[in-house]
Amino acid sequence: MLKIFNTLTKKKEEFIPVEEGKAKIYVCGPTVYNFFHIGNARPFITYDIVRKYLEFLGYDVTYVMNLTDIDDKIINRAIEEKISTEEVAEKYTAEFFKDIDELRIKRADVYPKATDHIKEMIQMVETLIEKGFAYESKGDVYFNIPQNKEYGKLSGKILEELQASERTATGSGKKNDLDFTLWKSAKPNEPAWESPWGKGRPGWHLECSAMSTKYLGETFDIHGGGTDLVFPHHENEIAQSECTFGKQFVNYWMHNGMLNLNDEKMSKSLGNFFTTREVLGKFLGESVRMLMIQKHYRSPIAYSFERLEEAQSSVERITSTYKRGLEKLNGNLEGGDEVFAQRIEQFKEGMNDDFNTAKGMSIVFEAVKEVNILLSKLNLNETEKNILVGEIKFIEKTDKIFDVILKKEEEGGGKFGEVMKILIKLRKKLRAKKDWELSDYLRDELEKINILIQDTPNGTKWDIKK
RNA sequence: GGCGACGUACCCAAGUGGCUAAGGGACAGCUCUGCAAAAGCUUCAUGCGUCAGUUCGAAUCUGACCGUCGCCUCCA
Repeated sequence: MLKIFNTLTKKKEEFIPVEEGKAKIYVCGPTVYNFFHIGNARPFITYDIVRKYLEFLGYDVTYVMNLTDIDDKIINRAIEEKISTEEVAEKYTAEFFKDIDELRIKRADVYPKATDHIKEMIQMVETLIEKGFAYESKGDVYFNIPQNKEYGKLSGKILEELQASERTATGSGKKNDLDFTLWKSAKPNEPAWESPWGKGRPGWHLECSAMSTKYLGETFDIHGGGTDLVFPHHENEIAQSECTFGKQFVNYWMHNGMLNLNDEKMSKSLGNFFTTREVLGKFLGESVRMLMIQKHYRSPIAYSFERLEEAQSSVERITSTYKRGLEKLNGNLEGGDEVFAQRIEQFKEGMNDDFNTAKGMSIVFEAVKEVNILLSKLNLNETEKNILVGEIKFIEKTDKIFDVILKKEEEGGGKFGEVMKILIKLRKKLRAKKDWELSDYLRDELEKINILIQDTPNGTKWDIKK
């Protein structure tokens, strides 16, 4: 039985989808105005694993992630780069996809863009005005928070206290300081769309409400994002959606912890960040995944190169074991069903507890250890072989969720591979003559260009290291 | 100030009332190896921030204290 910690109730609850056998997930995606940083990568990886685990459990998953392609940051960026907002969005959307591919994140079913859903957003605003939850003021439309009795239920905020801490309104047309913008009137030279209130653009929170409803329904299962989005972003989404449609918006709210650098949240405004692109220049996407998997998604993670190096070692360990295991079995994975089933049970016990990936991964490493022990034996009897098959199947199966085993084919094809074959043959001859000096020289020189040579009982292997 | 999360070995980290406190990484010794690498074995917390308390029994529950972080403003 899968349990999910629900921010709305602050409890772990059994997951019961709206429609049996189906899971509908919406995750807050990037604002495509720049490269995203490694802290932003956390929710992408977290919910990628949530999604893959639900698929593993047999759910038919619909996964939607928005792309915010119009807001202040994009407008500013367009001015900086002297190109249009569309060009900014297009450019950084392409970069976004490059990075998430490197991170082995499965593509969402839909990546709706805010600018493609202006009509839906305007409709919501009209409904909110009709129902008395919103009002227009000088071309802007605001959500009237005191009209929404349930406001604050997600973040646990109390209206009066929020009002007390709110700074003085800056001469806007708001009735209450806390009211947030649904529709923003256009300033000169800004991108704008026609609306019943004049030219303007949607407020930030609105797109998520409009687009999630369009693709997943008025009530859907899981909405994910970082804890820093709980208030006000998700609180406002709930307010808009529930006031518009008059029903529960989302059943399970999931929030991932922050990635910290030097004990502070990594964020663009603080300037203490590494872009994912930079990190991927030095480390494998699989290592970034490993780093995040080895900690529960709701806890903060302290980011450092040292931690990533550790994660990379873990990735190499599991990859090497898996490959050697397959080789030992000549790729023949017949049998091993009991061992496999046992491991899957242990694994599910961990993962069903609010996606405890750290626990799940520790079971995978128990299997890795078992495989290594078997591999260090010269001959395996039938029982041992059966265990080996079961463990390898288990590692392979869970890797469909974690995706940390290196799958990149060695660039062994073509002329390069042939040259490597010749070099290895040459080294074999040198070693046969016990010419250690030259054979070591060959190995050292290759290592300098990141080609690793390993002599194993089954012959010499080579690999390209990142 | 209000709300919330957390503090487990050298580092990271799971465990939330009861078997020897998972797992990963680093270090050291040994085995294997021409040497490396990889792998195996061994070693690595009588103790889980501190102090009280509840209990037959607590890392796990309660209280106080100390420390760290997040949200309350754009933010993943």
